[in-house]
Amino acid sequence: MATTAALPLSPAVRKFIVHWGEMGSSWGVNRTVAQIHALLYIAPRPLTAEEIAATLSVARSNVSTSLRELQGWGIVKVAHVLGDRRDYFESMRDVWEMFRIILEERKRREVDPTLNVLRECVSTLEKARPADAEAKHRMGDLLEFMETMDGAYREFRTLSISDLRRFLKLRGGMRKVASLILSR
Amino acid sequence: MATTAALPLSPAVRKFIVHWGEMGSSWGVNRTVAQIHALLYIAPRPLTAEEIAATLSVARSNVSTSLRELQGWGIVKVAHVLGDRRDYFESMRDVWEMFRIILEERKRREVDPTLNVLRECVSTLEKARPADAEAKHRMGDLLEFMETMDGAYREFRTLSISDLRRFLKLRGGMRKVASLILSR
DNA sequence: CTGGGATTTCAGTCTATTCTGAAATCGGAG
DNA sequence: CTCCGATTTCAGAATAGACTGAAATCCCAG
Repeated sequence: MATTAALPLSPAVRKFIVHWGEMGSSWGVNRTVAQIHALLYIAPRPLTAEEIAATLSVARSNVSTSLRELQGWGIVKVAHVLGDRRDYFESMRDVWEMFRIILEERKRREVDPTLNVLRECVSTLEKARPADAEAKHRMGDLLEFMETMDGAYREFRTLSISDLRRFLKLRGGMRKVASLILSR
Repeated sequence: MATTAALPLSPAVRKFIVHWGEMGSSWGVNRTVAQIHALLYIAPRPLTAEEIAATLSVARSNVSTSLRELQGWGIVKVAHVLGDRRDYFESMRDVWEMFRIILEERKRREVDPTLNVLRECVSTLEKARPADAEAKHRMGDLLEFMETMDGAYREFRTLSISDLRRFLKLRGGMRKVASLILSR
């Protein structure tokens, strides 16, 4: 009944994991989920749920649930080791790809439903009494804003990661874009 | 002791406020705070804290705290009515400006501290034992990613809202940007 | 000054979420 | 088929965060 030992973590790594957990909280992600993600991200090899639980001092069951959530986001995958029945987990490595996946997922879960609600509300208010004129106007503005953002996002999505990367690294790029817009 | 009456809200407006509140939750904003913001945003005139409390059925004190937070974000301001001692509150109207302010504030509160932590961790790991090589590498990647994003954001910030708006509305704009990058 | 409405503060309550541990389930080896 | 380690589920405990109401404070009109 050898209890799995916690992995040795240097202070810097601990600090990172703790911070990432706090960061998660303020972005609507459960602290433990974020910590597990951080741990898997910096780990040099895939880890078992048992190891994660021991290292972060959380219940095995909690790890199970959290891993499931991370898998649901598509940024953590199961891996296997020959001759070992246990599941090993590893995080996606490419930060840009991870960013893209998370963006896509949050858009799907949060922005899209909001767009739908706004469209519905605005359309309802079309046939409403004039008392709601202001509300209609404001929601219309918001809807237009979100649709513009959505459209821009869809275009961004067509860029390859390397193009996106080069674009974002381009210093003075915004000036160029501005002149591009003016010159059309 | 005339208790302030709740403002009459059409179903569409109710739906919007409720949805905005839920949306807030998944973005790390207190539900009540988000609801108050939604209410002030669609309201045709500034409202008193009393009116807000009655309309949303929350305690007066809760409204006070939430308004303070919204003022802290800089998207709600106090207004006054001649001959009325009470404070009236109104939301910023321009969605783009609001977006910009919120982005700036979240960056300041969340991204900047994370950048600092990452820099600190990476620098600590420079003089660390080779066991932490992987962690150092991963954190380095993450840091580079966030610095690129930060840099791009700083450039975006230099664009006027109307330029930003035109850029984001530009269909096929990404293709143009891509060719711009390739041609440099 | 002083009275009284308006506002804020805050200790305690309540609620929503997270976390745990035990039990149920799964699934491959033998 | 049976056993046993691995995993998941889930009811209840623990915790964090939101909310309330009462009391304190503020502030201006008179």
